[in-house]
Amino acid sequence: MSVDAKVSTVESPESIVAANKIINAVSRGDIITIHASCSVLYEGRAESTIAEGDRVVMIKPDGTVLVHGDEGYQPINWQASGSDVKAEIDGDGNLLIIGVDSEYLEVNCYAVYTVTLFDNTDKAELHVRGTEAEMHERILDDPQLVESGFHDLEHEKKFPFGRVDVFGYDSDGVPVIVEVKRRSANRDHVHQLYTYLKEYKERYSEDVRGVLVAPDCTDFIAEVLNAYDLGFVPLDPLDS
Amino acid sequence: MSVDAKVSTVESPESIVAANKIINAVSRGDIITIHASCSVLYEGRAESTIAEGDRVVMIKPDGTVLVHGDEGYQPINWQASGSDVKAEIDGDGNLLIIGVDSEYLEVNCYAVYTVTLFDNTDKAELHVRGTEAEMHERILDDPQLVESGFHDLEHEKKFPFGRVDVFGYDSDGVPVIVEVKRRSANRDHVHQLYTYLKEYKERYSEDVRGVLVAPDCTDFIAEVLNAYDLGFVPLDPLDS
DNA sequence: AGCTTAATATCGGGG
DNA sequence: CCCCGATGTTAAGCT
Repeated sequence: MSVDAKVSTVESPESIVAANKIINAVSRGDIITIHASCSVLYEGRAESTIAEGDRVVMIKPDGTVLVHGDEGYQPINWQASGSDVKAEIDGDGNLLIIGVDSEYLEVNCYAVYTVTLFDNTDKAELHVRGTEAEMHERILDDPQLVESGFHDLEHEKKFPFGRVDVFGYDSDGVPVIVEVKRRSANRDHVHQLYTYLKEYKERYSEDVRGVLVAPDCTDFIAEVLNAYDLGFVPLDPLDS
Repeated sequence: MSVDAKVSTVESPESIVAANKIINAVSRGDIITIHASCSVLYEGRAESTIAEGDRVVMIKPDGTVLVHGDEGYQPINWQASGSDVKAEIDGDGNLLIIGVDSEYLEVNCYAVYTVTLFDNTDKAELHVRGTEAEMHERILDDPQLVESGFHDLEHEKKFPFGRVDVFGYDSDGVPVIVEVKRRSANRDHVHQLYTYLKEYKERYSEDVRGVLVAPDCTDFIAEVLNAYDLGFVPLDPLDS
């Protein structure tokens, strides 16, 4: 394999070889992937330890360090981007991977199975559809989605009590506060909308209606909405 | 390298070789790490696409699929645990990694640089210190942390208006609602506590005090707390 | 720098 | 299964 290939892997390297490879790769800005048996120590906003086990360690050029186990979306431990990543050999001859910032992460490798260096290029941008921002846009483009006659919309209108997703007036000229959620409506959402209405009425001594827009809501939440005299409009984030 | 080693890596495999290795490794329950140039399609709660780029793909035995770029804690795309992971060859001879559950994730690999199979064992448990649960325990062990004379504590006491972190009585026998946060106090926390007090007074026609426990709070939040006549007790999640 | 809000949030616990 | 709340939440946008 040529020296300047995109990816180079060493299997079962000596600690000192692994450390040198990592140090060089960090300075080059590679993504580094390490398969190892390691324990992990974290000290920062909280503290954590985990004893030895087989894990995958990933070091990114922005200083992110991830330690992944065999389960779940979340890493067991991590260091946020911006950290200074070092590789050392400790007194027992083990490879230490250390990420230092305002917090401290130490990965103590008792056995290194592989070290892979990835001279990657990624210029592509992620495009996501079905966000709450997109739901806002759709309502602003077509106010009838909320209700017939809804007009004079304002987006992210600031009030002393908070920022309202969409503010406007119904066909009778009554102000309407619209709260948009991309997930199923829950009690917090209802509470947030109710609080807005209450504060609005207190401050402006004017009647106002509230509408919650979300993909769906349970029967229980529907009752709560009803009890508070709030409207609900189903809107699927992905319909368009 | 022996056949039953913990880790086996192939560099620049043909698509069909990569697919077969992945299929076998999935059935064995390995952690699979793939370095590749790929595009990604996601369809589920939202939809997303990202064009070709160099990324690290990780497949876990619980059905988690992660696609990591060169920046940040978060994967570019992922599939939650529980998905059915398949590897196929498409019409162009590219390796497709597909995770199917209620959602759909497709990783289209235009070039596969490495495939690493990790027959891992990890029996260790993560121990975390400095959580909110730990702060609760410390208060229950030593009520004086909140204030002198605080007594008859109840943990996670349920009320019609919500679950109170710690409920008890002050030295004068007045009920006290304690809300605990492991992060700096903010307006939401104050609002939550204030709402509890209000509901409590309305329902039980009895005076009640509120104390917010958090590592710190800004001057602004201190003013808000003061305006609502709420107490504040600084408590560092990591002091003990 | 601080604050606010969204996120394909994830994850765990309780009813 | 739904609901609720914590997370070392992370991340983006705005003041």
